[in-house]
Amino acid sequence: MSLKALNDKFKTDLEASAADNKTGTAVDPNFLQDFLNNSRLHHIATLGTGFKYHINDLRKNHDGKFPSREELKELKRSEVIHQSREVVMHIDMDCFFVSVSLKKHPHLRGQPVAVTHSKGRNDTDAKDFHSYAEIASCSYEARAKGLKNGMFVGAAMKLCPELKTIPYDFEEYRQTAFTLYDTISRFTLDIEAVSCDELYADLKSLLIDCPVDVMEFIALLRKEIFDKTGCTCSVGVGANRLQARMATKEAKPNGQFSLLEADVEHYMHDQKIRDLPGVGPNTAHQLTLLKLETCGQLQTLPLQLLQQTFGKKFGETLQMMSRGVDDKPLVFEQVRKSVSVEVNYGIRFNENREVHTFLKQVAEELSRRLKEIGKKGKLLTLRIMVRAKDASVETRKFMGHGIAEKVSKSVQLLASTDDAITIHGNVLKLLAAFSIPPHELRGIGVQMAKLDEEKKDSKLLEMFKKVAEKQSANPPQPRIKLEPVIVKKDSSPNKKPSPTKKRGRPSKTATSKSNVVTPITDIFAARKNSNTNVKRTVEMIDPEVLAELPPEIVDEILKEYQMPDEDVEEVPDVSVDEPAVVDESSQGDLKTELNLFLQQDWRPKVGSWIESDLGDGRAEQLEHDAANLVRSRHISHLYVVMRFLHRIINDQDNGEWKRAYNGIVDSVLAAMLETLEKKLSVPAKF
DNA sequence: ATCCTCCCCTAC
DNA sequence: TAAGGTAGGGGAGGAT
Repeated sequence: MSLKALNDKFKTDLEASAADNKTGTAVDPNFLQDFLNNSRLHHIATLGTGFKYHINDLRKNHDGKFPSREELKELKRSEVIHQSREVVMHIDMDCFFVSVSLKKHPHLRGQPVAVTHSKGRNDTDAKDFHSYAEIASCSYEARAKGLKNGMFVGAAMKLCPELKTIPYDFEEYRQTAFTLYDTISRFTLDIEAVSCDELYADLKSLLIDCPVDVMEFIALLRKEIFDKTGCTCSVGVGANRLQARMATKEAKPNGQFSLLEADVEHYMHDQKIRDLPGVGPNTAHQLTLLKLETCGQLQTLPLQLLQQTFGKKFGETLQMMSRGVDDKPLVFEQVRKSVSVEVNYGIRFNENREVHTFLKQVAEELSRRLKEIGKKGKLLTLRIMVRAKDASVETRKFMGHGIAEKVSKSVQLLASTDDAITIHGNVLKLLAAFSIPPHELRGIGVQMAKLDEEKKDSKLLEMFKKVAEKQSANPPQPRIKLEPVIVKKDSSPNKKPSPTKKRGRPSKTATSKSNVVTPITDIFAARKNSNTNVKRTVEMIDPEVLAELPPEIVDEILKEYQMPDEDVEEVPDVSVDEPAVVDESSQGDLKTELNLFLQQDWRPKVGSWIESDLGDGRAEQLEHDAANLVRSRHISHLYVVMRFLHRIINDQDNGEWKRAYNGIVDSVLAAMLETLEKKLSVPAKF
């Protein structure tokens, strides 16, 4: 490379990094949190799931009382006998974000209003104002001019130059939604939350308890909701969720409507197929190709024809819906099936290093969310968006993903995890499999599925089960050739210590510097989609025999079970072009805790601890730190520490410390299983 | 048949 | 500038 070329390169690098600091791309260390804080879709989604699980909680902790049902005694009795009839109610707040925001901007009531990040055209002429900010929600006055949610502000201004914009107020949406749910749950908990502003309720049991006129009850409920939230809602009633939902459309805005059983067929006949729930832009397009527009047309169409175009299940659903039939029951107890973090905005990278750093944050965020709901997962999926071949590098929408291709790849982990480093490492590996130049990335998402069942099985038992499955499913696999990283065999503190007392004094070289191997930076344990070869260090008691035993016995056996001790640890071969899992920055987080082990003089200090009584939480400290050595992949340090502890505790012959050591071993093994997805041998318990 | 992976679609 | 997330249902096509 010529000097000039070098100079130029240096210059553009500088410019690039200067730009990075300014433009708020995903390179910015605060980008992820900043983005999530301001993303309406993120808030909509998380509030929605939040309320689903809020209902779970309320149902679980419910005392059987519904305080608001008292009011219902004032209402007139129903002429209809409801006992046998399904009555489903659908509540939908009217342009929720706008209604909530209008509470703080009352002077804008009655005008075309939109909630958006764009500041509107305060300092610009409506004509040349064009913004690619999206409209999250707009008032009915704005809708009258043809505005729709999701529309760009620029386009909206063309249709409606006098449009007023108001900013988001996410905290207030949350508060208001809580008030909404609180109000309803005083009447019933047979609720399926759809989102922060929309829900279904099964009124059957309420009506058995209080046989009142449904529409009168709903009028009362709507008034109460309005009084408490300051926002109006619309309510539909029907014999199933579909009918209730269709009825809500009739009710909007700020009204209520009951779709009577006798009218259903006739009513559905004239409905547009596009207006059925589950029919989106794509289905609508297919329908126009088939010259289908109304439910009436669907009602008589041969089912086969529909299924040809829309698939077996959806074809059937379409026809059923066109007749007003919907068998899907309301779901009161939600079960989480996946957790994900996705960012398809602001993704602009120059170097792999930046991608890795960003993915680390994404992994940490995912880990945080998993821990928040107390789940671990086994199926990890990376989803990315890549600039389409012919798409321009600059997108129309600022920092948008533009026209992009979506691809995904997943791995089945050997053990469920919620650990950020494990997630990060595997995600990097998945990404590397695509070999996409960093500057072509436009979106990144990571999803964890196959979440834990709430079983209380010990990790070890789960592992046995897994091996049993594997072995009965697959013939025994030939041992895969690996390039081992060798922990140099020395005269053997590590050699199978017998459970009895007699153990030779370990050689001092056990902890000498020359034996410290390069830190193991990468231990992936993934099967199938992963190229990494995994060596199973765990040799099992015949799992089929084990599976026959009663669980308590199995637990007993597992408690006593010791890992086969090995002098040499092998780790999978990691090809050079793959990213190191633990980069400098990811070690940084744990530095404080690891200090003890990384500083030169930890041995005398720990040695003196062990000579005195344990106390002051020193054992706990060691346990914690040792587990963190595993999590940060400081396996070689861990070895040094564990051997030292084992030797010196053995010498002291202090029962308390021996028990403490056993606890440390347990923690270390648990951390290994979780983080490395396998167990490496450590000096045995006492 | 039944599973799995990689999509696509929809809803808020 | 602008903040294009998230979860679930389901299908195609291949592996078992």
